[in-house]
Amino acid sequence: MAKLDFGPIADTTRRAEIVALLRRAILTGQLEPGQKLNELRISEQMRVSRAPLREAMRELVQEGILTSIPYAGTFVIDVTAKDIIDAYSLNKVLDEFAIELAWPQRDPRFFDELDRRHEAVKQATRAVDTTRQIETALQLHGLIYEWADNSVLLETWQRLTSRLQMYFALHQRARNEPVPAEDVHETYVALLKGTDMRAAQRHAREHIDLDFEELLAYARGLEKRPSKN
Amino acid sequence: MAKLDFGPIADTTRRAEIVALLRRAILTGQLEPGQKLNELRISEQMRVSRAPLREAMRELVQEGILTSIPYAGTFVIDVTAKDIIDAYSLNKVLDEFAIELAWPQRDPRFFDELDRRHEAVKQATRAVDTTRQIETALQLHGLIYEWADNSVLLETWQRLTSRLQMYFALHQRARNEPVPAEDVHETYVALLKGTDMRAAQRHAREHIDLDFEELLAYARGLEKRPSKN
DNA sequence: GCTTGTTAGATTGTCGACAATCTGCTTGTC
DNA sequence: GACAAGCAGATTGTCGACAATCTAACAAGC
Repeated sequence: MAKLDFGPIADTTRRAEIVALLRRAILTGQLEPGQKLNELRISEQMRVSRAPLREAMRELVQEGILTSIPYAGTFVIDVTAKDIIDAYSLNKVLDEFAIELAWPQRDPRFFDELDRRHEAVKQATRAVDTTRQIETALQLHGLIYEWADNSVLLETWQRLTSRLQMYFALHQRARNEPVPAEDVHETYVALLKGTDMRAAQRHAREHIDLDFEELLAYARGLEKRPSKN
Repeated sequence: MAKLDFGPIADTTRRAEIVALLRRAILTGQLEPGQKLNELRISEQMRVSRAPLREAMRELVQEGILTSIPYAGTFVIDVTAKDIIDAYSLNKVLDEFAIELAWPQRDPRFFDELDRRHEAVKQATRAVDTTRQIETALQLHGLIYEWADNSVLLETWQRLTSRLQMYFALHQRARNEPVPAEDVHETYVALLKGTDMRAAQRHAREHIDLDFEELLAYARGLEKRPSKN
């Protein structure tokens, strides 16, 4: 008999589904930064009571994409240029560390996944599906973290990724022209396949993914924007 | 009239107080790893309904010190030797980065705080107050993060700190002899006051705080311990 | 005119009760 | 005795209603 390994069973609580729905809405930019989340309205739209909704919001607050002020409300976090710079600079440091840890762990499965995810990015790019393009690019990026075999590092990166994804989504939403982005990951993938770890780390530290400068300019543009109702 | 700057008002929700209570109980080891948190019992003890308690637990789950299994319960996280190694190694990388960022920001207030927190550690050590000793040592350590002026980094470190504090508390609880720990931070403080940033970074990467090896041995000892009720 | 007190409405925080799910025991069958 | 089915108790998940708090609009006083 073939050896089956079953994945974990799906979370069957409303709370978990609400979390997924809200997170997606925020990360794709459907809920804008600063926007207030009205519990009653949302719970009615989702046909759910406020209890699981509130618990879900509590999770997202801790995840760092919502912020809560007692008796005032829960809001999508505001995005400042400094936030983006901070997240991005930390991301580079973590990348360097992740590469160091993952390097000796690379195996055939790693290279397969690398190609698979790279292909997914290229496909999303061809299809001009910007949301998916961001998702797949971050998943490609995340491979080294999954192979680094350090649960705390992986968790940290996933938190960071939430924000980066949100930032990029906002940015691409702002300029509604199709994204240029020919394949910017070619070098990255090649270096991860190679034998020079230092070179890969240097690339991670120096390479600017996905128009970082433009993203920053956009963020500076929406500084101090009033929060909406 | 003197210029006053008021801090933010205290959170006045039950939820916030519950979070603080639970966190403290976990980080000081009063609630042991693997232990289940019975909602009804705790809510009765605290004279609070289950709603705010559950929201508080949701926060701590996201904070990484509780874990939740739907319809089964919420438990204090289990501590494995690997968790400790992972957290510790990431901590070193973050330290190095924090020192780099904080270095040019050092000012008289920084050095004052440095001495103040160092003194607090020494005092806790003299008083043989192990819990406080851990707290103060981590606060001393946290100074560079507060001065690094990178909110994402600070937040990341605080998450990590929760766990480290829990690990050390467990360790010290296990061996109930008074901690040896004469002043192990003298060099660290001196380097942060000096002019050689590289040396400070190297020290952060290489120096082993608070008997790390012994902590690990302890963690290996309680691997696979059954969870309690 | 500007500030301060009051009030109504809306929204968040909390509560107690009910529904869904799990666990362990008992019972019946072979 | 071993095993599966089913039941009872306990616990978590969800609900609807009430209490506490905030906001904004308006009135009163200087």
